[in-house]
Amino acid sequence: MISLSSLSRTPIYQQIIEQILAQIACGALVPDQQLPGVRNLANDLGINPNTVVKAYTELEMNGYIYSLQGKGSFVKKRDGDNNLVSIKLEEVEKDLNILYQLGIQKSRIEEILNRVFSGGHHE
Amino acid sequence: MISLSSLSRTPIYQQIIEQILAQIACGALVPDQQLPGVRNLANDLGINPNTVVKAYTELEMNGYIYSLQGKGSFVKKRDGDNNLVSIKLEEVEKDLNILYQLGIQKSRIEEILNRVFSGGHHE
DNA sequence: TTAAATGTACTACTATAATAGTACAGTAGT
DNA sequence: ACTACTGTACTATTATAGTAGTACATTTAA
Repeated sequence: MISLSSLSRTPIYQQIIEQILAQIACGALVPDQQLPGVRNLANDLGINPNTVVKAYTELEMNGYIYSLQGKGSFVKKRDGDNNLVSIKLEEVEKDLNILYQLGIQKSRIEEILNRVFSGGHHE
Repeated sequence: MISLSSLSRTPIYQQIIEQILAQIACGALVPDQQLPGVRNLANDLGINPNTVVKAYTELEMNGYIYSLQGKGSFVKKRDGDNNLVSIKLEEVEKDLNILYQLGIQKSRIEEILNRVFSGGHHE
């Protein structure tokens, strides 16, 4: 369900976050569906439970899941923008500003934008 | 010429890089112009020379400046894409993919793009 | 009440990033 | 040759991020 790449230098907890986000986005995980327990997932991945906790905590702070002590962690219903969207938008804007300062052509960005947003499996 | 914000949690050497890049981009620094020496700049900013070295080294690796031992560091003529541009383009593409996965509307990005690239003081 | 699941909290270890200290080496002018 | 400037190289210190260890608290079902 979730697989780690030890070759990658992106942190374990980040890899978990990204994969869960992807599964929520593509519908593999639906609202109120229970996520694997922190110990189960940690055992499956051969890591420390607290690393999973870190991933879950961040997902919760960003409004993607909710956790109930003693019960488990579950997928949350989306309600408009959440923190992650805001953060990523800010990141993109910051990078675009730098690229603009570096004198890159606007069309270069538009090409990327069109390519990414024609992936097809949305709307 | 360069000012640091100790409030900001972006590293000192990064702040130096960004400000020099900005000055190159806006024409305040022109090709073959000499940059302040590592010790001078370090003294002005009240930091360690090696922190300036780190900034200069990274700028050199990315093709923005060149350094000659005993002579100084100088602004380099641009020749198409360099590492920084490539890196930032990759970062943007990665973030855009995430935003796409999060279900954001393409128009939201286009708004940002238009705003950033209408800053005016370029072309 | 007991047991087994769950999430939580706190501490500790480790690796890496950021900065600083000090010594070295090349260049230019005197 | 000497001096004063330049960048360079290497080591040391410090802060922070990432991960792990261990104990705690809640829920649910037997």
